[in-house]
Amino acid sequence: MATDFFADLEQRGLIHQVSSPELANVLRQGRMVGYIGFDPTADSLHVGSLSQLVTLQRFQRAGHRPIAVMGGGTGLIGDPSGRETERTLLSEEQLAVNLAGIRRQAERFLDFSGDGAVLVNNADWLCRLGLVDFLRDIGKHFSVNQMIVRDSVRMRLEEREHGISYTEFTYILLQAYDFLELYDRYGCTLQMGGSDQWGNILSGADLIRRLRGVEAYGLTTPLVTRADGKKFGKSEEGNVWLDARRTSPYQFYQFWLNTDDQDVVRYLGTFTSLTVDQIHELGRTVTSAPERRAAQKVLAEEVTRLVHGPEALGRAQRAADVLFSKDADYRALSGQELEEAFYGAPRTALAPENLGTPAAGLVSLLADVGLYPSRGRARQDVTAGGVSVNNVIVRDGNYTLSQTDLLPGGFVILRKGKKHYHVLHVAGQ
RNA sequence: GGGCGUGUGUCCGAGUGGCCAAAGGAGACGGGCUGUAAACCCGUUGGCUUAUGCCUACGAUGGUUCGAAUCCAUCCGCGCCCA
Repeated sequence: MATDFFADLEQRGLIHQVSSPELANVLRQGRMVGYIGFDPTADSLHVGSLSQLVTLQRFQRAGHRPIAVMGGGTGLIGDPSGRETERTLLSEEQLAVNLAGIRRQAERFLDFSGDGAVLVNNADWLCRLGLVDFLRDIGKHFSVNQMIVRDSVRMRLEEREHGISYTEFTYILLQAYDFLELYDRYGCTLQMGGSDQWGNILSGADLIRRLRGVEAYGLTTPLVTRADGKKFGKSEEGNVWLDARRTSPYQFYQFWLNTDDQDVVRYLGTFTSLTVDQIHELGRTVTSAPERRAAQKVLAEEVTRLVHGPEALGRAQRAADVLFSKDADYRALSGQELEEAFYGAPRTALAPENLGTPAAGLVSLLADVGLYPSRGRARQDVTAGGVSVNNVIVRDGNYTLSQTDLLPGGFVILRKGKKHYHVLHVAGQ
């Protein structure tokens, strides 16, 4: 079902800038090859990169050929865009680990079979470049006068404190060269990316035009923002990652479920495959019945399924159902569901022989485990009904944990207030 | 180098000899309300085996006093003015 890629993005409000109005027609005329670059700064992408991954997916579904470029070579340099300080350079070993992790994730979104999607590492060509050749063939086409006017460079030049190294200054040439190389290898004539990439993208398109006499295009999508001005992609625990080992599917689901009313419609357009009509429909429920959070639920469902698959989604939903129901009975959950639901919560091992002894006294444990800074505070809250064990409020300041407090999997869930959890795990259960 | 001023609990800030673990505010935490929201309301907020108890704390050290965050001396940090 080949859709009109450009029109689709436009309807969803996902087009920020386009290098030429011609692009819409070119895209309609036939199969195009386009790429997006990803920074291998960690062994997993986080939700900040998700919109780009989805963009590539839409591109492929619309009948085009997507290339995901891993910045293995540029990752050794670092993009100065949007950064105030010089990047710390990655080691080559770390880079290899990161690339492997990201590759696995990209495979969930794109079909690499046949002459479908392609995933390449720009280190393959960048690392082979000879400095003299590069300066003569590529460097000549870049005007330093133009480069220093760039926001990304200018800001760093004006700030005496941080400055910009020659290495980072050169970054833009390398990204332009990537585009050229992809054109030569795959006939790639479109580069997409976040709006912060606009300058880099245009430089590449220019280079292709000059050296190959071919029109290449650029398209940027708006940065994903939050209505409250905070940075998108952070939860209280920190970055929200696509890797289940870093952010459990349950936490991932919760992240999306907690989307602000003001953002949810936009996010549906950005991250899901729902049609514009379906999204409008959900948008109406946000105003008519905000408490149902129907839009948030669909968003969380769609994105979690996309990233973690239907089974993990099921577990996340089931855990959420139990955990947020009135008088939730944690005993109704399996060990694995508990594990995922409390994945990000700090955890402490408890020796089985301590159960029932003073070493398992609730007030002491609360302090020892770090949930409270002191026993005095812990006792205050316990007595005031602010602490629960396995979701049952315990007011007894002398309460001691015993065998009967263990949940499936040997877990005991301590909770302070509404949202501060600590998991005790008794080994061998 | 000289003069004046200042240094308080997580932060801001009151306190000028006992009634001071120290007003008030912010933040944080707990409770209520609620949509696993925002706003709002109430409570708590140095530590300890919860105690009419002990310990530690008002830049540091030493002193005056029955008693000091408060008075004195020296030192250290910070600010402003003069040179």
